[in-house]
Amino acid sequence: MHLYQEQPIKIYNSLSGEKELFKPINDGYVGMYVCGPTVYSNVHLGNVRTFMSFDMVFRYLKHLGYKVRYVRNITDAGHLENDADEGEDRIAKKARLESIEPMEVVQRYTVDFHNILNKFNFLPPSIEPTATGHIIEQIELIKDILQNGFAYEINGSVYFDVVKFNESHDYGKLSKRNLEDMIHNTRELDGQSDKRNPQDFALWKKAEPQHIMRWPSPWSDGFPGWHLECTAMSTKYLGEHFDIHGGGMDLKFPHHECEIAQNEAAKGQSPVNYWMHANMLIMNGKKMAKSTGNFILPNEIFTGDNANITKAFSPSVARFFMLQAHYRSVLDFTNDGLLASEKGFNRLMEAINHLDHLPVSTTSSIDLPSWIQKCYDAMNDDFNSPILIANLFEGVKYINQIKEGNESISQEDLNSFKNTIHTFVFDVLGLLPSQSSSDNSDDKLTGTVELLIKLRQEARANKNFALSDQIRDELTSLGIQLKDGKEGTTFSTN
RNA sequence: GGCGUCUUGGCCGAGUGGCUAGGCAGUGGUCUGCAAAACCAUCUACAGCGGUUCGAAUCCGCUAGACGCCUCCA
Repeated sequence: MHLYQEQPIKIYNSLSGEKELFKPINDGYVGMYVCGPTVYSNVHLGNVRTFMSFDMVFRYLKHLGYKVRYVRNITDAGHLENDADEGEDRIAKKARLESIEPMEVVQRYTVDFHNILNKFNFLPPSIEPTATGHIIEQIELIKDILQNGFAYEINGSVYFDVVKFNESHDYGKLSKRNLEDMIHNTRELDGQSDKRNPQDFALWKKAEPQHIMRWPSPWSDGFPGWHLECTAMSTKYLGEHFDIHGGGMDLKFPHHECEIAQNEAAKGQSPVNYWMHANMLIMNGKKMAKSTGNFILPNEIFTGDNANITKAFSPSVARFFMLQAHYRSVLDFTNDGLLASEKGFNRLMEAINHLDHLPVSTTSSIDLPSWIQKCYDAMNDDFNSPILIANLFEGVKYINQIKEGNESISQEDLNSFKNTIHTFVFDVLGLLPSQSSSDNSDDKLTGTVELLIKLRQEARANKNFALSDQIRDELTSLGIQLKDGKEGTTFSTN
């Protein structure tokens, strides 16, 4: 008996526009593909939010006992800056600007990407393939599409024939667009393109002489079209038909639409059962943009070195903040929001620390099993992490009530209570426990402050409040806060 | 211009045709030598207008606004 058999989940499928009962193709196994980053600059915070959403999905599916193969690619082949069939490839551009090899650009930002994700406590995907590592597979796919008559070659480049494809298939079914509208609304190109129609997209592009990243192919020395790599890699590692495909909302069109078209054209079947799209992250109510200063790098959150925030926030606080919003909602990244989340997060962590010291009774006064099921219900309902967190705070309330003696809990219930909290907070949400003063690695500081706490206690016992307050206030101004509790005084630093 | 998503209390942010979301802040209280911290309790909602309904913040329409996509950015 697996957990997933008793916890059916519903997923909002972008394709149908409805929440659907999740049923994997192979019982007990889940194949999930998520479009990864193009590594030509530091990872975008919005990108982090998207991957965090799928990290949570991955974690929950695993928790339910599914064997999940999670594939998230790295786009390291340069692609053109626009679909109008002109412009420079972004990695090459960066390489030119910094006078380094394109692969140095790729390496630098791949490392940055992994560093940031590690700080946020992401689980590594099962496979993290690169586009440049799958050129052969992409060329084979192009051959299939050409052979099936849905692409044409011209001047060494190969384009997907959207108009022809649409005659027998439905191009636009994911993004709810129809080709007629698109054709009517397209601005005329300058006639520089080899494409038959503006809606067509490149499968293979012949490289200009100055283009550094290039590979041989039957059509020319060139490079693959952007949409193709995901089709090639998802097919290779998950098959022609798999369970879940995710990505940011902005990839729905054209990228994911094109993926569907490529799969149908090459393999004759729609590749994905459940399409999931994570919504955008905005900042202070507006789109993040470097040009307006309305922008923050993930790392700047941890250092506090950005004008948009007043202090540094730990990765777990930032993670908690993001998971307090549903993945399909637009989330506004603000200093006030972060501050609020930090306090809530700390309260949650304090309560979890108390779990180990709760008094046990012979019976429980709370209905623990139904609370546990409420936590599962939240996640089963399209991975509703905000509701889960609301339930966890209800758990916090229980913990405090038990601590105060207003509620009671049996040993058996306490064990499953602890278990459930740990599962959801650390395994599913992927939060990291905050360091309490007790396991502060800085022993010298801890010893020193504990000495001062002791001296302050003695002063208070002697009613020398001038001294005791002086110790307290001067520590406060150093960023060390004393917390008087029933079981003595603890401290925290910030 | 086209398509789509959204508009909830001081702030963030869920959800639902009739039943308290939650967090932060505020207020009252417990604790304290006084505070802080912690804990307990608690106030303020569902953009506007019209319609469907016994009943809508929840469904439908219109208006206003926001955001996204339509140039590959998640």
